[in-house]
Amino acid sequence: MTTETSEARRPTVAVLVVIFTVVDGALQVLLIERSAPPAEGQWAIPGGALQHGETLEQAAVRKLAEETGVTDLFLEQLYTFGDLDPASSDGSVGVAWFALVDPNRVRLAQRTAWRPQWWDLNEVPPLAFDNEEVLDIARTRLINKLQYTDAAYSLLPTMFTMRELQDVYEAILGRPLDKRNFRRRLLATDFIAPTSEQRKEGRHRPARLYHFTSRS
Amino acid sequence: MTTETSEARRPTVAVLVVIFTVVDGALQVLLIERSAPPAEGQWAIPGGALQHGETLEQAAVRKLAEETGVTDLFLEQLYTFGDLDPASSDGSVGVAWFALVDPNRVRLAQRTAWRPQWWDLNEVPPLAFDNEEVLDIARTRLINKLQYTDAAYSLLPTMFTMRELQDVYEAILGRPLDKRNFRRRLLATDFIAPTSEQRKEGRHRPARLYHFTSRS
DNA sequence: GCAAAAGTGTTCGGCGTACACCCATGC
DNA sequence: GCATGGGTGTACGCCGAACACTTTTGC
Repeated sequence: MTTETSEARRPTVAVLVVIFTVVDGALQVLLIERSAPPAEGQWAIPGGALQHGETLEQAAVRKLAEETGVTDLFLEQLYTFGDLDPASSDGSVGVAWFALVDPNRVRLAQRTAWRPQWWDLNEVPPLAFDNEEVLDIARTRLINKLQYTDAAYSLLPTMFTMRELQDVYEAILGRPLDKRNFRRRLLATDFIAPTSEQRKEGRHRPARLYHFTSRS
Repeated sequence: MTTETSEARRPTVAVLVVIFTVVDGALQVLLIERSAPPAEGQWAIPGGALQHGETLEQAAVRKLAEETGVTDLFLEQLYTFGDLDPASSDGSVGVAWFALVDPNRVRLAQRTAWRPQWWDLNEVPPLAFDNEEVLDIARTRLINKLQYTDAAYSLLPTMFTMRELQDVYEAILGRPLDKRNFRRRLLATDFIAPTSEQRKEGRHRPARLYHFTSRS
């Protein structure tokens, strides 16, 4: 760093983690209820101050694990906000990340205070600070990532049907997709490949199972 | 911010500004020579600590103005690095930005120490800290931005010829482009529009001048 | 009239999109 | 045998890429 100037400021640095999941065809985000000032009683994106010796990414991974019990999933830096808490006199810098988790692997932290809870993205309550903006940026980024990466691997179990995959895409994009076009496009990417297994359920033809090639 | 945890760290927060320009068909980046520890004598991306009461963006704007005298140009946040200066005991957080400037509007700071200087992107010297990584990310982002935004407005005077615009694109993308396809594609975007003016130079047909519609 | 850069159209392949029917199974 | 979701093929429009000649000017 090129610290040419004196008069440096020592703001607090925190990470925020926007955690998305898709359940029953609905895109959801994990929020916590603040049970201490500032913004007591309001809902907010989970986050916390950097601890000693931690890198930014380590802090984000830790936060994600604390809230969901999940590790080793899609996690990417989003944006850094310099003015999330205007009340803070010496300023605060919030490094926002976003993560995608498979709802089946999640065990939410069972706290009474700061109780974490999933919210449908279309029904989020008013949020503390400028967390709405953070959420908007995260959602936009998620939509873009989905188009040209295999980010969805992180929202599904290792094996899944085409229908399950399409449900995830439709939930995130917020619109229905054509089944035939979807299959063709996804198979053309090499993100996924068919397995030799099938899943039978209900009185209809069994569905072939696929897996992400980036995993095993 | 959701400061749930104690043991908070107070790292220094700095901004880095990767300043690009295109001169004579070459993509160049502004570097400064560090004349004080840490990393004395090495070249680095210009930056400095956040000053009191400043937002991150204000600090980036200030840095850009200090180094180039230029304001009101393309400036966008890039990425935040948590470990740029491993020597720093309490950690340091560097918020990197990238900027595009028109070489004709620039007046480089005339310092003897920290003397700023343009470097061809293919000939940058070894850099302090992990600044090579920052530069790589900035270059990748620049290439992407160019594809679907009018970011190039910031690298050219208000009026310019198609050839000048194409030179900028070729310098950034690092490959030659087809003149006819380039004109068609750019005019289709609505980023630029023809003016009624021409520029004569040399013994050949005069070139029509264009301008970015986002400016004036 | 010639050198030099500006300006202009067409063809082709790939990709996203729209769209409807047969298949395998359980009951 | 029928209800239920799984699975498949074709046609079209758009866009990016390849490619060569004419126009306008200064000397």
